[in-house]
Amino acid sequence: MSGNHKISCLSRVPIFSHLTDEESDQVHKFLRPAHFKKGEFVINSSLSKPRLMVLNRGRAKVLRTSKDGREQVIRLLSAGDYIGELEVFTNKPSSSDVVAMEDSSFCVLDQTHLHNLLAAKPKLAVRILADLSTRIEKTEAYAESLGLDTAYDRLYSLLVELSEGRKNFTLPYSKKDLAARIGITPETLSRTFKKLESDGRLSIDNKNISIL
Amino acid sequence: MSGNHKISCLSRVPIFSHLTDEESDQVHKFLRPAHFKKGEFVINSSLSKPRLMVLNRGRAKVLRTSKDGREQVIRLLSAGDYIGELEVFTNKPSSSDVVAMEDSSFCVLDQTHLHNLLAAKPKLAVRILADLSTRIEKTEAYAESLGLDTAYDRLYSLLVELSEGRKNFTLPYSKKDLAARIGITPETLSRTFKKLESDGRLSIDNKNISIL
DNA sequence: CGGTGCGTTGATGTTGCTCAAAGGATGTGG
DNA sequence: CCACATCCTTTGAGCAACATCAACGCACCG
Repeated sequence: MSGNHKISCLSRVPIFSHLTDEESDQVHKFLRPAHFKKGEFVINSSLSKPRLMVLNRGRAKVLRTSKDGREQVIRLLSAGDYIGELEVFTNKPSSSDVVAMEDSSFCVLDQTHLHNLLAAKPKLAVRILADLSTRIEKTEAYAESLGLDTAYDRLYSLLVELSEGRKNFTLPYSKKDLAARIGITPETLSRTFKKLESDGRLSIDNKNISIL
Repeated sequence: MSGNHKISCLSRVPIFSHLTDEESDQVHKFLRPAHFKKGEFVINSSLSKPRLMVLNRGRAKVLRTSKDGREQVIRLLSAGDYIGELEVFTNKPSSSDVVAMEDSSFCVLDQTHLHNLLAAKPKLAVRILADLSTRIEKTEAYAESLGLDTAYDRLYSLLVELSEGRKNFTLPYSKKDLAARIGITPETLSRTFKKLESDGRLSIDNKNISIL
């Protein structure tokens, strides 16, 4: 049922969510699905043609690797998030890698189709402009936290963000990835969790967390 | 000569640089200049109406401040760079501050005028999309370096970037700002410069730097 | 001149990393 | 379904990188 993939992509993706029925039909024609298994690379840098890839089902991480192999998780993707904007709008390759964290499917929109859409629908461009501006703001806030906050504060902030307001929740990522997300080692993460617990800020059992 | 300001803005700004003469005339009508003295705040967060501000003459820094007053310099602006995209495309306030590092002038384009332009010129939107995508890539690379590299490597990379290929050049910023840019204290910056010198990687006399 | 902010240097403290070891979880092939 | 390998996670001990605090010279500017 590739039709289902297309419909769910359109309804999930904020940048496409305000189209009329007629416009939706038009976008439908250009979308094709792509599936990845847990642990697979989603875009292996410059090997593929420019295209926008919208995460439809699953979870993925965007990461950058240093020469000696250490990883920084730059972004955690959930349904509706997309990748490939640099390639699609500038034809330059990104130096990020994207890895599926569980079996995932994307909706793929090729560069030429996207440009046709943008020419026909100027409002769509403005939606993407808003989206990219928000991404910049978030990435700058992330850089600020890396430069100014301690590991202790960065971890607590990330947990509050992941909790989405709930008091109890389950970590949706491995602790290794959490560590790489806030720029510390797994060892330091483990110790920082203990500090937060002994400070009475949260309690943690395996991956189940309560914020106090 | 406000006319001179407008002309130089149009010619300097990459996103406006491919307009026809007729289109340039059209954009002209909407631009107005704004001047700031060294040390002045350029946008004091949410106090002003949404507008895109293109740096025309001078230099400025985009920074974020922690609760206890420490600053992270997120971006260094030179002619052609612009600010205000978040406000203009999303109507949300940015949590960055912008400070003129010397007497500077900007070309200001108000939100309504920009939106009219975008509706009339879809190609302009694509240029800005390319621009914002590049900004995201750079900001992500910056976050990576903050998370993975040592102060030593971050400083050397920044100096190579500022040198623009020249062997000898003069630091265009205070050392205090350089330190805030790479997320370290001025004391550590001073010591890291000494290390680079004793490693034979560069020589430095006040603000004159030679890369070896 | 007399401030005020910048830059350097030294001494000391803290944060987070490295290295090593071991127990748990997960997945795979037989 | 078990045995084995592999990866994740935790814990400990020692160490490196960077911050903090204090002092002082220096330039710039009123």
